[in-house]
Amino acid sequence: MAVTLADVAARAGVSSATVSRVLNGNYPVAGNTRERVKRAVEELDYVVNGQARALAAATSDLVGVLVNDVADPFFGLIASALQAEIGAGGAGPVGGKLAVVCNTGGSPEAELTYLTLLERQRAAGVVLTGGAVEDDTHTAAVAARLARLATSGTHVVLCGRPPLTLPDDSGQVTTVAFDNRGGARRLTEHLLSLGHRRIGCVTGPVERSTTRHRLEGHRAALEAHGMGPGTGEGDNALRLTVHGGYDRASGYDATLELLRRDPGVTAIVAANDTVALGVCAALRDQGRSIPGDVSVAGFDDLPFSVDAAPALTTVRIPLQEAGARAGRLVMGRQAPPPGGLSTIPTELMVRASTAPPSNRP
Amino acid sequence: MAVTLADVAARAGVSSATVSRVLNGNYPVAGNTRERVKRAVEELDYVVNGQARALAAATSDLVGVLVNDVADPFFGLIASALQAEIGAGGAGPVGGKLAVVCNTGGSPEAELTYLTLLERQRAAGVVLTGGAVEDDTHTAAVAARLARLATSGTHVVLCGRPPLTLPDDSGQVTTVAFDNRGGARRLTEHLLSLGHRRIGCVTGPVERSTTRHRLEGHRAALEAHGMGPGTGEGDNALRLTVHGGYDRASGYDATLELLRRDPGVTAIVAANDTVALGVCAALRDQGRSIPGDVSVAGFDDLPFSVDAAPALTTVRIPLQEAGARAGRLVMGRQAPPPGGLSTIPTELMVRASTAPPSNRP
DNA sequence: AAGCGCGCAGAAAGCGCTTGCTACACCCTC
DNA sequence: GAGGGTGTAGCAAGCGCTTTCTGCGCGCTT
Repeated sequence: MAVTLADVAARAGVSSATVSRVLNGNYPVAGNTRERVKRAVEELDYVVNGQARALAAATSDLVGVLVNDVADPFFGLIASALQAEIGAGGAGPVGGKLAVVCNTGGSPEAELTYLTLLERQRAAGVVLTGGAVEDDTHTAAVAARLARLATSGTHVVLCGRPPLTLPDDSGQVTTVAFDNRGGARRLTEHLLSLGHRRIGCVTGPVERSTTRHRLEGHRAALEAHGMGPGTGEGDNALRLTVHGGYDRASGYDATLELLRRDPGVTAIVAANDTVALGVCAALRDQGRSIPGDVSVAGFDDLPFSVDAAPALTTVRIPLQEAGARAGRLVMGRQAPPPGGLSTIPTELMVRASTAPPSNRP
Repeated sequence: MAVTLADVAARAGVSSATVSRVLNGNYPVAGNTRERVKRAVEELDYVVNGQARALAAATSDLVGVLVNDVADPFFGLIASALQAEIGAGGAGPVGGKLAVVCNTGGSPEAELTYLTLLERQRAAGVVLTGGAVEDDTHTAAVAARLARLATSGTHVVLCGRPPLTLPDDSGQVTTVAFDNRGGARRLTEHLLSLGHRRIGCVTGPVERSTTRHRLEGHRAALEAHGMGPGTGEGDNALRLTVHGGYDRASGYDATLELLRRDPGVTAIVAANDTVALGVCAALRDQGRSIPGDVSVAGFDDLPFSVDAAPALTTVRIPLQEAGARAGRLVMGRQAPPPGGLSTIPTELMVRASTAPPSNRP
């Protein structure tokens, strides 16, 4: 049915070995032979069979990218930058790899399933993005899978995920981490320095590493201001932590809950920008002005944050930079950092959604 | 190196054919033999080689999804729904396909390159999403590529793209189209019925089909209101069309240009929601209130639109529904609609960013 | 003039899997 | 008891490519 190497070879009057060599350019072929082959390829509209090539050469054109949610610009931005780095136009012999984007929906099972699928395809590389679910069983299962992938030559990169130490002798995984803790800390410090003391925290799902890190940063800032656990204000802050999902609706609901627990909150830090939008919506619906009555802050600095009303104070994570770096690492185009870990700094972006608390009771 | 079928066969004391049959479950194997094989698979942590399987069985686990920009939620939403439909957990023998998301950046060359790459991989299906670049040469090139794919058994689906008739006898491509024209028309009618007459139009790149369709809908509404070309108001409307990209910055710049051309515009329809955010920002920066001074409308109804300030009036496209349908079609799980074309209706969402024009001069 | 190296092309052995066909029991049936 | 199903398992031939190794013809050295 389809045109094969042999067809091209027959047409050019050479052996299939020669055609293969012309196509791959990795072996000397006489000028006029090469021309003849090229012409035959053109005339027959020949396209190599990637699977056969992969099988014979033990290579792969695929790079897996696991994300929690493609529809979330957080992952979209990473994926986009990553893909630009590994994709067509790349330096590879065949002109780049294809990104297989796998939407796990945050489900540990889906994560493992996709890792198996990628192992089947003998992917050239695998990038896991976004926070990990912190469950020992699951972490171990993922580590085992990654160890096997790494051992069999697949480049494994974690992007925005806590580093993972693999069992003993297996290959390396390299990590591009985000400074979530530092960013969260600076954000809360910003609020504290504005004079806020009753700060609500609408954070992500308990089991996610990202949630934990951001929360740790938040608490570290409080503690540094003498608001650690045991102090009155500190214990109040603990009460003002509500867990939810990384979506707008969670932000909305959590805010209502927060206002119920303490109608006097003057500031709310959200799990991310999307959640912050939900927070803002809930506050508005409750008749509170932002930042007049309550200051609100997000996280990630997604593109829409600057257009929110008011523009969101947030913590910028250079996601494209992170995605690009992950892409270079997974392609082996960039040497892994010492220790296999590089951390992407985060930056506080102060905008209009935060202000000093009003002096009403 | 890696564990192969033969290794498993040896361990289970059977032939590799039997192992293959157990794995695929497509041939009777005696109960205890099956058990033995399964145990051997477990013990050796065997994972089939997808490439070898694909080569031997002439099948593929890959479905290509071409998008203009993964980071844009418009495409993210489609991709996400599509992936849920084709992905792990699906009904296929091996449990679903992998989505290869290809970011074309709107570049025709990248589009062709990716199609070649997908043809190489003998993808089981290909979905092209988003507006097409309307250039005869390019359209013909794409049509030729798709014809070859379709002929060789790859399911080809267009989602949010104008239908394409392939040369003569080749396979079918099925299309899931959006009613951009109708949506745009209803949107402009909404503005007209509010009393607006000087309506600016910040639209997308000239060469894109989506741009053309939305513009046609816009103009049809004007014409139906006696504001066709030749009439004073109609010609003014033509002057008030500015082309730009589908990004926020374009919306910002185009708005400034629009205000220069006619400082008295009372409403602006944007190419999409993202552009609308830029429009809003520019208006605010110019001291115009929304919708007090100028009404603004978007398109697509992306999730953030409801959180914009003010909440955007827009045209909702059920992107997830579209993506899911495209997914089912590309998997062959749903019969193609008669004529190979199904159209997704769009819905006008009236929110706070549009209001009657103020009666100032 | 004999010997060598070199540049290029082909033969053929896989890569790891699927699958059509054959083979062998074993149990019926007449 | 011989012929014929039936139910399982194996053999072996590919799938379309890459790559090692062999081979051939030439021009060059000694």
